[in-house]
Amino acid sequence: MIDLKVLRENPELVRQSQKVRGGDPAVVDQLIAADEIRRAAVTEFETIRAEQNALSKSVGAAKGDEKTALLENAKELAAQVKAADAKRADAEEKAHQLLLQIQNLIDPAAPIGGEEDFVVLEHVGTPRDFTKEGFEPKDHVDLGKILKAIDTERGAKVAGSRSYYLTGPGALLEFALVQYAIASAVKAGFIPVIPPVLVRPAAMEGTGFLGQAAENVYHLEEDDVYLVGTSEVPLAAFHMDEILDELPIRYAGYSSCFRREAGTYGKDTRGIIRVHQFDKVEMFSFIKPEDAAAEHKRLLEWEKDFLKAMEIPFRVIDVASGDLGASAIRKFDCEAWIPTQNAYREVTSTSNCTEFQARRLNIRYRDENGTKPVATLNGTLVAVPRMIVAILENHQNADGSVNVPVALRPFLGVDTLIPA
RNA sequence: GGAGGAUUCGCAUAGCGGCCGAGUGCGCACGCUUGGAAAGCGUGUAUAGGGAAACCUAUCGAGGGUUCAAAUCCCUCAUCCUCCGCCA
Repeated sequence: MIDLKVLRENPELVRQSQKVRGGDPAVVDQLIAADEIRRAAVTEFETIRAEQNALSKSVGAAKGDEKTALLENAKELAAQVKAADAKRADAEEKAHQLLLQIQNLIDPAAPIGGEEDFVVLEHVGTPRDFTKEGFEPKDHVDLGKILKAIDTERGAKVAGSRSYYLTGPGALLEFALVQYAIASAVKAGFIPVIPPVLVRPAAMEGTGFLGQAAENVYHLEEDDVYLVGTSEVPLAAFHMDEILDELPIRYAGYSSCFRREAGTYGKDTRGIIRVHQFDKVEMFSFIKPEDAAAEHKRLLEWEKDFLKAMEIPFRVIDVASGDLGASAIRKFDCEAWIPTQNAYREVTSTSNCTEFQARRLNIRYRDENGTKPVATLNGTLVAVPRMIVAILENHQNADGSVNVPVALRPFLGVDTLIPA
């Protein structure tokens, strides 16, 4: 949630932000009105309440007839307090609901527009020219079959569409990617974490995944718990309701991620680009708000380092305002070159959420002037299936074998994956 | 799944329905003391909301209820601990 003070002092800023994000600017004015009603209701309640507290005290001290008389008054007041309290609770709830609908204030540096209006920041590496090399590249599904690394047919048989098995070299590739990711994260100062993937509603709500994104979240009705779509959820909620003493804190969470992928029928139906379950190493930072922008750059650098180590050509895009999640003020995506699609596809993503998530989750830090909400940022280090796609397709040879990136060799134990 | 016990200010604890936003010890901060330190002594030490401010209001795991008045009584829930059963 945003800072109410900003809203009171500069409503136009919030209106503009809502507009470029594709949100509803009218909510801003509804909230301003609701907030005024709220404050009036609070004052009214507190005034009567103070009166009641004072009267109650005198009742305790009084005796006999005097007490009986005071009790009459007190009863009357008690009823008024109850009514005023109900009014206050109602006003607060209404204002809060509106507040939750306001997205984070857009970073003025972010490009304005929809999904197609991203700005390419840079290209790293050069896609291979397979024509020049004299063969037609196979897609990751075919390569996965040849190598006996990916089995989507049995995945569908057992678990339905968008499911898969990683077998043999595919499974080993995952372990190698994860180990390399965790090792480099630890070296960079991250604390490795294996978080729960089943979380209670408060964690899901606090991280903002029960809003517009709710349809993509698996919910286990019987136990009222959610399967997380990213370890961002348990990592952010880790410090819920806490005051942090030392910043920054950086975690690298390794977890399975679950996504319903509702509303993506017909999109990426082949292979393992878009699946219901995958494993991912996610970076998550708690940091002072004034350092958030610099941290965002650092997270991006770590993402780039990983892709460079995988020897994959990619580009970095600055995602446009209308395509940001509600809590991000700015988002950078790294898109890997996928030869058989002749396109760059998102493999990692990093968002600066400033204090937006921390306000909801009540995560603060202390400085000379008291406690303040921290800034939170997240970034993908490696999302396993998409990275496997990129590695197989970019490093394939004419015979269907695949060269293993040098960085992964110590973890995988071989230099080349050979067709079985 | 069953049976008990617990949850109070960073930690440990005290707490009779009104004198309890809450005592004590430890810790922490500042001051005195000292050549310096320790000890000792003194002072202070939660969070949030409203208000220009004085100040007021709320919070004793959470939510309801009883009452003029709840940390204290009642109900529901959550979490932790112990024991029994089952189990990777």
